[in-house]
Amino acid sequence: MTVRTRFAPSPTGFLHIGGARTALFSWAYAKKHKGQFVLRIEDTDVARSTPEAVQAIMDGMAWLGLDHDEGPFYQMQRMKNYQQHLEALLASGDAYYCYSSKAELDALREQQVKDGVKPKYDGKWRPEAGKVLPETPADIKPVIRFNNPKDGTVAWDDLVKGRIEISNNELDDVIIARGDGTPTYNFCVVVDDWEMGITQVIRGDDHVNNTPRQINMLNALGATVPQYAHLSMILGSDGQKLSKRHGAVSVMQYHEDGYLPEAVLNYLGRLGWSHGDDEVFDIQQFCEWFDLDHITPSAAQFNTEKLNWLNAHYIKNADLNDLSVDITKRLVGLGVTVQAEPPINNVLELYRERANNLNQLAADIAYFYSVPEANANEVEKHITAEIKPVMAVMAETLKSTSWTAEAIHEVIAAAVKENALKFPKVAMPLRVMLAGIAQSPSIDQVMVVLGKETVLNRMASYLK
RNA sequence: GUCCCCAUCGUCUAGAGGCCUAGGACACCUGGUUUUCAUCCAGGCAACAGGGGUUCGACUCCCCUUGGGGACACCA
Repeated sequence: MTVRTRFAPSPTGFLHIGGARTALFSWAYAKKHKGQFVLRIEDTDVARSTPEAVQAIMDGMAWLGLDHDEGPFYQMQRMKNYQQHLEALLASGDAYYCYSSKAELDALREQQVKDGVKPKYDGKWRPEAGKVLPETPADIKPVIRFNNPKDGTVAWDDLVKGRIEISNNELDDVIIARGDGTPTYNFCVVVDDWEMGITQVIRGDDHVNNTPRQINMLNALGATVPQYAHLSMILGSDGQKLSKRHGAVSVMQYHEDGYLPEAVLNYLGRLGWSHGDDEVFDIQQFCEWFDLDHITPSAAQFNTEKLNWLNAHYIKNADLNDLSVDITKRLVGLGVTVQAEPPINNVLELYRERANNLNQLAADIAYFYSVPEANANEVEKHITAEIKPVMAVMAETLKSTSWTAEAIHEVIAAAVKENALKFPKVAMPLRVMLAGIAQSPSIDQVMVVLGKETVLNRMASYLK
C-alpha cells in the first residue's frame, strides 16, 4: 500500500514552529516511502478560520519547501461527504440527536468539576434499551452525538509512543455535528482520513485523547483505521509551553529574523528525532534517513543557540548568488543600496564565515555601500594624534600601490616597521576609518574589496 | 479532580540487558591558529529523578513515588 500522510492545520493563525515540525515529519515520511503528502485545511470553525491564515500557512510551508502532492482540500467544501456519513451513523444507531442546551451542558460540567470528577456528557439523550427518552424540546436545535461503545477498551499501537489503551467508559459521546448541522472536527477528521486514504496519521501529542474516539467512529463507519504517530510537543527555551504570548512565533518570523530555511529544517528535523550522532544534514539526506522509530516520545525544548550554529553552517555553505539576492534585500531594509562595485559576492565571501545570521551579515557589510558612522569612542581610542601622521604617509603611498592584498599588506608592514609599532596599532585605526568599527576580516583584504578610491576617501576624511 | 503520555549532561540527543569508565552536538571553560573580532582546530566541565523488584548482570524490563506535559468545548 502506498504511504499517504497529511498535514491538517486549522487556519486560525500562522504556521508556528510546532506545526512546521509536524508538517516536516509528515512530509518527510511520505517522501521517504515514495508516497503522497496531502494538505488539508480544517476550516469547520467558521468563526475563527480566515483566508489570511490559510495564506500564512501556505507561505510558511512554501518557505520551508514542504510541497504537497494533493490539496489543499477545504473541509467546508466537503460537507456533502460528512452529511452522507452522518446519516449512515444515525441510521445505524451509532449516532443520535441530543437536545441538551449549551446552558444545560455548561451547568453539568461546572457541577462535575466542582465534584472533582471528569467532566463528561451524562448521556441524557442517549438511546438505550428500555430507556424512555425525555420529551423533545421544540425550541432546541439538536446536536448529533456519536454513540460511543460503553464497554471494553480501544487500543492502538502508536508509532511513537507504543501501545495505548483507553477504556470506553472514559470516553463520552462526542458531538459530531452542531445544532446548525455543520460537522465538528472529530467527525471530519475521521471521514477525511478515511476517504483520503491516509495510511499514517502523524500529528501532535494533543490529539492522543481524540484518537480512541476516532477509532471508534472509524469502526462504526466500517472504515480502515490508519496508523497513528503522535509527536510530542516543542517547549519554549524556558521549558514552558509555547503559546501566542510566549515564543510561538510564525516560521516566517525566522525568515525575518535572519534564518535560512535550510537551517530551520535541519534544526527541526533533529528536534525529537535522531540518526545516531548525525547533526548536520540537508533535506534530501533527512528524507532518506527519516523514520518513525527514532522519534523521542518526550517533549523537547527549543534551543536558539543550536539553531544559530546551524544557521552559521548553512550561511557558510550557501550558494553565493542565492545569498547575495537575500542579503541585497536585507540591505535595502537597512536603507542601503547595493552597487555594482564592490561586487557583493566578493564582500560576502569575505564576511559569510563570521556570520550566524543573515540580518547580522547584512548589517556587517553595509559599510561597503554606505559610509559608516564610526563610534566616537573607537575613533578616540584608535585614531590618535600619534598615529595620524603615519596614516597620512600611508594614504600617500597607497595612491600608487597596485591594488592587491599582498601589495597593501606590504604598505602596512612597512608603516609598522618604520615607526616601530605593533601591527594592530596600524590595522585598528584603518578599520575604524574604513569600516567604522575595530573588528573586520584581514584589513588588507577588506581594502582590496572596498576599492582604492573608497579607501583613500574614507582615510582622507579622518586626516583633514 | 479524572484519564493519558513522558523522564540520560544546562539544552538537543545516542543507548533496544553485558559493547557504558554512559557516546555525539549546542552552550560554557582552557589552549592553539590569526592582524582585531569571528571562524577554525585541540582539550575540558557536565547526566542515567528517587525507591523497590526481575536477572549472574540493569541507563536499558516491571512496580511505586516524585516531577513535567497533555486532554477533558456545539475549538481544532
